[in-house]
Amino acid sequence: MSEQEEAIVDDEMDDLDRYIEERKARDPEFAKAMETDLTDFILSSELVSLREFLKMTQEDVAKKMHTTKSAVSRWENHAEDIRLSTLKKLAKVFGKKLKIEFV
Amino acid sequence: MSEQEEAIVDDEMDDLDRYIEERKARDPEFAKAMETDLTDFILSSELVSLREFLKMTQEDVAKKMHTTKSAVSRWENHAEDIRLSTLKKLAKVFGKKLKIEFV
DNA sequence: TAAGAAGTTCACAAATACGCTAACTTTAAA
DNA sequence: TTTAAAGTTAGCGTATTTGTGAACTTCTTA
Repeated sequence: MSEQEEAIVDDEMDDLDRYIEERKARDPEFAKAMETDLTDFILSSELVSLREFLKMTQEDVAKKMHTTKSAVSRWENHAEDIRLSTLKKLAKVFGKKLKIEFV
Repeated sequence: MSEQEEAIVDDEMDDLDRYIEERKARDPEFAKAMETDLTDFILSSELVSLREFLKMTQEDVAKKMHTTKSAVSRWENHAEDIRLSTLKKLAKVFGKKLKIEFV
């Protein structure tokens, strides 16, 4: 990416930031949504994405983990409270390693 | 880093790999140790490192989390099974965000 | 549209992390 | 070495996740 293109992106980000700030000011519901922790959303998305990329159903995952599809659905939809050991098992099923960082 | 320096690092990594393979072959105990999941170790280290970097005692962390130093010690020493929500609270105490990846 | 596959939600029992206290060990400073 | 601070471990009750089956909804596909 050229310096010029980067500058354009920066400008777009600034516009986005301005838009967000402006809308947060006039839209309380939006403001609240922006405050929510995105970690859960991202993790849930990643669980679903990985599974679908591997063309697996929730039941496929469930069998590999010796549990049921109900549990898999729960993890994909309520990932906010899941045990680290469970996340590790899921990673293993997907042929991945779990990486945890404080950023 | 220059290309030459990178090449040197690569050579060193190759040497390390060769050493690891050779020692794994002749030393069963070493082989087993190399197979252990490093995630727990890394997470524990990071918890301790972050706390010490911030010059906090386990009791300091405990108070901020409305719990006791016993719990903090447990997380630092038995991080293999901790709730995601607990990890998030810890991150918050350290002024960090939790990042989870499947790599 | 009909039927099966896939996914969601609920409720309950079982497993386990968490909060707490107390006793113990290790570390650090006087 | 002595003493206090810091850290570890064990045990117990509580809170929450997990395993499970069943009923339900949504999505696919013939």
